[in-house]
Amino acid sequence: MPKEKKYHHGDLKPALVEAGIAILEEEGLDRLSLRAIAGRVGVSHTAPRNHFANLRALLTAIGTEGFRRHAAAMREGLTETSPGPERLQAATEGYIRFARRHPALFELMFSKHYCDFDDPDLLAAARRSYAVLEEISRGLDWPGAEGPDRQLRTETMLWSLVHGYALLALNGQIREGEERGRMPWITEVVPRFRYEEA
Amino acid sequence: MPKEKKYHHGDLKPALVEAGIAILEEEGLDRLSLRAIAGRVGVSHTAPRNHFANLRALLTAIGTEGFRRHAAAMREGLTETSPGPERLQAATEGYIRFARRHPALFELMFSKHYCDFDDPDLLAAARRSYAVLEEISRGLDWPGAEGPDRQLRTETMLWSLVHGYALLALNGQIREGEERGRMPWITEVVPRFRYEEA
DNA sequence: CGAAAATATTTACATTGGCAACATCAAAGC
DNA sequence: GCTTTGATGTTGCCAATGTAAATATTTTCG
Repeated sequence: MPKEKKYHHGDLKPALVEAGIAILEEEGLDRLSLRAIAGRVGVSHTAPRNHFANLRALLTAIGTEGFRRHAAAMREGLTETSPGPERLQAATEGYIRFARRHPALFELMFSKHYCDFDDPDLLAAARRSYAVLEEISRGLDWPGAEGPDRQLRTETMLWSLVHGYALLALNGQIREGEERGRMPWITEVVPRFRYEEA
Repeated sequence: MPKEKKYHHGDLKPALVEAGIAILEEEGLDRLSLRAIAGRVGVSHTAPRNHFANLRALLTAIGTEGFRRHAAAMREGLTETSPGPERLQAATEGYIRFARRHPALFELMFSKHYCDFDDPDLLAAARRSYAVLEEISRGLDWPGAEGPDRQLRTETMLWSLVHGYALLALNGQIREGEERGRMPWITEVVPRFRYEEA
């Protein structure tokens, strides 16, 4: 039986990140603690200290992995879609879908309360996630698409819109059950913006 | 001297809320604790229990007061402004201004991690805040202003946009110093939407 | 006045993150 | 092969936190 209990774990660092994400999925952000993560992996609560300076560093690593999956979720269905409105819809849907399916992880990712945005790895992962929005906002036409900072303004508009919707939905202000009734889903808002004739 | 130390505070409940807000302003959300709030008022850390069932209830009361001020900030400069684009700008500017000036309180208000949105008082205050956005979104013209759910969709768009921008700015993704440079301020985005000819 | 309710304190306890000292293992040198 | 050294993990401890129970003080009111 390969399930011997060894003194050394062997691959603790990524295991802690995985355990943290698992707790977020199963129990939520409130239940995420250093001791809970360590306990889930089967080590003492001080073992993570050999790989992460403190809890914040571990949470930042969890957030980094979150951004990787977040970017992947947005790119899902984006690769095979030809340029145009469908790409916009696919990416924004991916953004919201990720937030809905992994609410605790999403909340952790975007809160400086948990994540250290000065961390180079986190920053790189977050930028790669932002790059998707940047990409699809290219050529997007809307009332503010004019002037010198057009591209930047368009990115900001799109990011704010999607991010705001996701967070409001997460906090219960926009309930999932009501979204088709009282509250319109994001896909009924975003696609109103059209791309220019290329 | 009227500064006698009495056994009974006399008006502890609102004093706790004020103390909590003061800590948020001066020290931030991380330093907000039941004991810190009680200590600031000058009572033992169990005294709040006579007025609030637990910490969450106290934080909810703080959030409620936050929403009242939030609505007031949006209405600032709105009263004397005639209907039209200036109203849109005044309200959204108030939204962002409040978030920037009171970042910790704002974060607390919109996180279910701290506030209980089932609380009737909080809900009422939050709705009154939302009502301002609802009001100014009436008659707003934009690419999605068509179809049966037009008003609702417009509210959602505007709320998501402003709220998303505020949160991204708070988390450092949009830095205040750069806002006029790399990142456009919200007032350069929102006013692109025009009102219909009435 | 005196009882009851409201309000505040003291003491205790479980959880949490962090630290220091020690234990165990694995890999590198001799 | 043996030892030494560094990496990795554990135990015991501490301060801070929120909650609870028992007690003390003040106010209210019959």
